[in-house]
Amino acid sequence: MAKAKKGKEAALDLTTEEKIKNAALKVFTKKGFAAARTRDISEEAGINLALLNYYFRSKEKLFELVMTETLRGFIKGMLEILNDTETSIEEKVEIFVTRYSELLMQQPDLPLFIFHELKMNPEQLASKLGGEGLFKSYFIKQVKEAMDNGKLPRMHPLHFIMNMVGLTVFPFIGAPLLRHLSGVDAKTFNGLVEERKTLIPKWIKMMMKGK
Amino acid sequence: MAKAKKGKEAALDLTTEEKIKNAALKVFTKKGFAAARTRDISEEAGINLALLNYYFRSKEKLFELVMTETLRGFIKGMLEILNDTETSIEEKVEIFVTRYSELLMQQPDLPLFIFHELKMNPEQLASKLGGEGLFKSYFIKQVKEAMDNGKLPRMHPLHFIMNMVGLTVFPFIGAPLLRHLSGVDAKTFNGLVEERKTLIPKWIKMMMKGK
DNA sequence: TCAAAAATTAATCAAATGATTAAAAATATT
DNA sequence: AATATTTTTAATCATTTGATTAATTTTTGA
Repeated sequence: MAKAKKGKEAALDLTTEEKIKNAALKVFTKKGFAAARTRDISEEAGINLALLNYYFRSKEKLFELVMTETLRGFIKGMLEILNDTETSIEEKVEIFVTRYSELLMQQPDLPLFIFHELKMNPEQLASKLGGEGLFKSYFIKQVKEAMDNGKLPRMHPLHFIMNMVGLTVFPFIGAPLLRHLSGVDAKTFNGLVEERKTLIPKWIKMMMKGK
Repeated sequence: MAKAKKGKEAALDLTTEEKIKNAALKVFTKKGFAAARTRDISEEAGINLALLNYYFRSKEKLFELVMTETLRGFIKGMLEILNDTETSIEEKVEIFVTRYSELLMQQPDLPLFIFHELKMNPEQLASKLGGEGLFKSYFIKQVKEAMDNGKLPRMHPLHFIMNMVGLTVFPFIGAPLLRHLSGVDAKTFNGLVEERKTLIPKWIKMMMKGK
């Protein structure tokens, strides 16, 4: 049986399987499923092309695996924030915005990748995803309660989610166009994203004040 | 020389060239450049595959053309709104949000298509795009002036654009995920987007009230 | 140490796909 | 009507690319 090298030098000494998966995520994220060639992935991983199929059977299988793991991680991280019974709505927004802003500054093309592939294959990926729990999260309870108490204007909670996620994520999705139209350089753009970590929570608070 | 059929039955009696371009936009939009096959396009257009190359030389050329036209139209529409000297900031936001919400309800996968392809090929497409004028638009002048007068909190105008566009467009980009996570059906989802036509302008107004 | 199992490689295959070609059909020109 | 030009088609080509195979190397376990 294939034996994983023990985690001595965790970052450097990876299993072939792990090297392939890492490379796959990188290449898929950069090029999208359709444009990514298995040869790109094997090259990025520094392994022979045949090994990819040896370990994962096919490009599709590998993609599905990587994609599912990525999405699961994404949703899990979100649920961790939203299901925290110790934090208020405002705090959850703050935590979400800062955490995901920082994540996305590391991996700026993750959102576009996820949404694009999700569009290409909605049902298949959605099926093996779970995460329907998000709308049974403690956060949603808090929002509904706040609405009952007149603290928030009554509206579909999805609006709240769309606003929070949209304001945070959209700059990364629209970056090429936004930067081209506005003429700002990468450094300035990053500065703006940085600013938004504190701005978005304030904005959301304001939006949700009035009815 | 190729002769365009005169525009008698404009919608039905299209030039072969036009049929191909329409089909191309449809297929590219649905599948993305990489996954779109020239055979898909020729089939969608109801013409022989060879005609595609006869008229447009290559898949790349056809794509570039269709993409450039689409983007130009998009930007042009935006500039029309933003350069109107007769409308206030608030009115511009209203007009933008309603107009583009309606457009996107007709062509929901346009944004994801545009942003994805723009990411794949930022410089090439950006180059033949123009549209840098957006940040010299009358709208930007208005925003800066409002900031000078303390009517708006001082911040980079790009924040304003990102918020307006993001709040409007993100639901369409995130639809598959958002719908899966929230469990709302397509009808409800459309209802929410409809609501947002009036909500977003209000939200923006609120966001921009505070300092 | 040695044989079995697992991992890796180079070479090759087969299907998909963008593009071309040569012939046929349709249209325009005189 | 006759001919030239343009448009369209079917057939084919050449390349790309995901996948397989058979041989080789490495690792494991007795």
